[in-house]
Amino acid sequence: MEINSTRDLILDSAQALAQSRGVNAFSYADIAVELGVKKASIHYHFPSKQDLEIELLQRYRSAFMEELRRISSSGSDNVEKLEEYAQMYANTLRNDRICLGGMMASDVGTLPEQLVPSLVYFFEEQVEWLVKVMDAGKKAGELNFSGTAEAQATVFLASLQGGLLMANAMGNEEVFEQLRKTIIADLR
Amino acid sequence: MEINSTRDLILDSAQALAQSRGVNAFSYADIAVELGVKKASIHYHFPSKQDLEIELLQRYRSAFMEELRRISSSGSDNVEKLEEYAQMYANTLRNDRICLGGMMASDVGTLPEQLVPSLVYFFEEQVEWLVKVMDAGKKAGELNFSGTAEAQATVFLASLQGGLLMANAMGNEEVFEQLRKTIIADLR
DNA sequence: TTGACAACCTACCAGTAGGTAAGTAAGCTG
DNA sequence: CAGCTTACTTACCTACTGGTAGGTTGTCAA
Repeated sequence: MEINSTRDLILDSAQALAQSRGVNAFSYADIAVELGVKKASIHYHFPSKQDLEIELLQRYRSAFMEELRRISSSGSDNVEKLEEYAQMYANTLRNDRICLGGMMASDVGTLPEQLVPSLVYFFEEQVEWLVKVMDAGKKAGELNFSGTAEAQATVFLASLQGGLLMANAMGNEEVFEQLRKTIIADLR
Repeated sequence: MEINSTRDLILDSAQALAQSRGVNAFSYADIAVELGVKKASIHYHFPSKQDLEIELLQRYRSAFMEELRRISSSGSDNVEKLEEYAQMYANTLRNDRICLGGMMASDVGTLPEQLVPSLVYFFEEQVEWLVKVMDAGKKAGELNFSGTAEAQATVFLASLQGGLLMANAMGNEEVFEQLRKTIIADLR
């Protein structure tokens, strides 16, 4: 189990392509060329593209959750936690990518059915985490918002997803930076 | 120039497919089958798929702007105008579609270069319109927000785009309804 | 009535998509 | 060292992609 096994390299390459071009806009041939292996080798690790797509989301989801746990257990206050969360999205944008969850959401009509529950759960996990931070922040007097934390968390997540999409399409990082500052300022 | 010319039917079909599946996930063959014509007929009206994509966005953009002008000249106050704007997105979702602008934004890496400026302008137009409504609403005492109207307009638009994406992927209209109410309540 | 044109059609094409069958080379295991 | 497994390869397949050449049909103006 090497750290840079072909299997992992395939996932890395596929993820980069999926996040920058879309799930339906890359092929096994694209990955094969990038890695200098043959298409059939990729089919060896991921018999069908659906298998690859499913594993792609699974890996993304667990890596994302690990980041959230890291932020949770950092000593930061709740405003800082939201800032760190939003910063993750900014980093994605800086690599000319959007969130894999957001990209798959836009392609959901063409994705394997088994993948959809995972995708739904991805968004639910995000909202759940944000709700915890927001409720704690409100209790601590660090945050101030009306309505439920769940409603605010959904809006927060949707803003980031939509902001990523727009800023990426417009080729304008500043659009996202402005959005990032605004949605946090609005919660104080 | 009939009202239901083949040319328009092609655009209608292509738009429905693009908004539900994605720009890279439909083919001339799909449209041909749906309309009961041959692929070559579609190439007659739109020689290349890029031509079709460009015209698709152009038409969407001008239809959208017409709606905005309609809302602008309705007697509604500025809160109602934002509600009507958000309602347009809700209607899209009810047809199992997302915004064509949002969909194209997610596929921007694979779209013809000539299309991108149009897409950028689409988002700018939306923000511009929202800024006007928000500034007027603030002046009239109907709306209350901190920061610039432009920042709030960007967040508002991004929320709707992201919310559409998420609610569609989750197959849960209620997610969007909650978001819709929240972002308007937050501006009062 | 004729000629031009619009709006289709049939019949192709090359390239690429995802996918498979069968083989090979290296390493591990008893 | 025999046998099995892992990680690939070569060589192929079918279906479908966007796209083109050239023909047919109906309409309409001169």
